[in-house]
Amino acid sequence: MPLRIYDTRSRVKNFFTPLVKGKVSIYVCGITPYSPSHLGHARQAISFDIITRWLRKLDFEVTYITNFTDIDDKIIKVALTENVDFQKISERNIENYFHVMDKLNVLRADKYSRVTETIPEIIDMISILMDKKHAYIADDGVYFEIDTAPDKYGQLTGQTLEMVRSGAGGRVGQTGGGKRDHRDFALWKNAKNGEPYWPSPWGNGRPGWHIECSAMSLKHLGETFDIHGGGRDLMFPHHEAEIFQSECCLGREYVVKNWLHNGMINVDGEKMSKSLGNFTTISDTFDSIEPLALRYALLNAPYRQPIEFNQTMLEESQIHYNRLLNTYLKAINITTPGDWSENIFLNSVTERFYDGMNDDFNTRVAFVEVQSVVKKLQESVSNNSKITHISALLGWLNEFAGNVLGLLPDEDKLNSLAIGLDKKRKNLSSTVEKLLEQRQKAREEKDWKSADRIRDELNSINVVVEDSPEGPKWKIEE
RNA sequence: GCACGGAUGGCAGAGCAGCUAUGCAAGGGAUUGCAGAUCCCUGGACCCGGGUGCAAAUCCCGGUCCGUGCUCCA
Repeated sequence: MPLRIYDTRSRVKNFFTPLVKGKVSIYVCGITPYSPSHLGHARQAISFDIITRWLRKLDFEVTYITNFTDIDDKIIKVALTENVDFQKISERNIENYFHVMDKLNVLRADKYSRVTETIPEIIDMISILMDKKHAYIADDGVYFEIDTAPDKYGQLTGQTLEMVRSGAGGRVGQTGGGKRDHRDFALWKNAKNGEPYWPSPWGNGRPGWHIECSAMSLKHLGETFDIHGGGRDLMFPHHEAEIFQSECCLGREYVVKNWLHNGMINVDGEKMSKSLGNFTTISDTFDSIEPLALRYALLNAPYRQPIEFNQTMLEESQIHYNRLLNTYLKAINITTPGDWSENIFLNSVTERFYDGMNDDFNTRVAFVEVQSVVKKLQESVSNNSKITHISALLGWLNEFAGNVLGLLPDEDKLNSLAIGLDKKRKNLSSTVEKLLEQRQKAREEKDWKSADRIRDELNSINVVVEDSPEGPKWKIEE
């Protein structure tokens, strides 16, 4: 089954054909770095990481652009309370973003575009919109006039001008004092006293939120591109506004071919968000779960579904991840990853894996196959199966669990993990062997009390003893 | 209020017309002094009411409940 992708605008899964054969261009709305990244950012980054990894696996030449909104009201606000330059705030949080995303095995995008590096392009775009009479100047900035393109309304969210005109129970009219209509949105905001600014034909100020993404995608990907992504919560008004701006500015329909939106992370059934105060930062989450186990947790549901975040799901994911890694390490101790293409079992596994991933990147289906290979590997190792068989299973995991799903630590880390363990094992070896000898003696005399005491002692230096028919085995657990 | 989604076993979560999803948990068993790890087996579900079909968790209609969006938000 060839690749099918769900498009938010048409609300159906379509067979995917890129604009240019063999190439895929992707733009994903990134974060506003005014505070450390939270789990929602992880979900977004991991979702599109998987999407680009899979497209590359299918041999597409992918250009993946994302951005940082490194100037905005909230950044300014934080900077004011800390009495530092706004750049200090954004830089600090961008650093945090890269730090945690690296740990989560999120591959770097081809470009992290920044608003502060795109000001001229943004001004150009607003100028064109002014020339085409889609925008007007008000006391506090420049606004896009929604009534100049009513037919473009509601392409993503199915709403009409009338629906939104009535507003959301009186919650409108609080922002953008100079608007003629509350549905209009800011393209350029005039700077108030003490705020950072850039000069423009309409005075000193900064870009509005929506225009930046139109300008950045145009700058890096051109007038039309394959995929535009982001969180579900950006559909309205952010992405609707982008459709207005880009299409009106460029005078063309369908600047974006496919709109993809990842689902939210929920806590107690409600969306995790900063305004509700129910968010957890990624760094904090690392206290209770390993980064790659968290990655596992966030890929355990297809990218469009909401994910309920709680302690149980963290624990379960940690268990799954441990099984994968431990089995992998156990096997790699015996042999190296090898060719799997001749293996019948792995061929059918691979087919189901492809079908799952090709069905709108269904990682949950892919996980089932990973689990079955892990199980098979476990079985093969304990049955002393043929080395070529173990090697094939390892090779498959290396490619699909590792390269495609990003669930395995990179080779260097695996090696250092193995070497580190090896070193520790050597250092501890004589002590452990001596104690185990004593314990065996105690066991033969049925002196369970002493035997268990020695086992506890070993546990206290992170050595886990497992009795087996061939005698006791031990391993180091961190 | 309006728009868009969703409702599957104790929990997580696929499937979206016919074939055991899967994992965790539970129960039983193998192994075991105990523990751990591993393996085998078992039970258990498709929100409610209609309809269409030989056949519906899966399609249609009508409810109910939940989430998201309508303000900044991944």
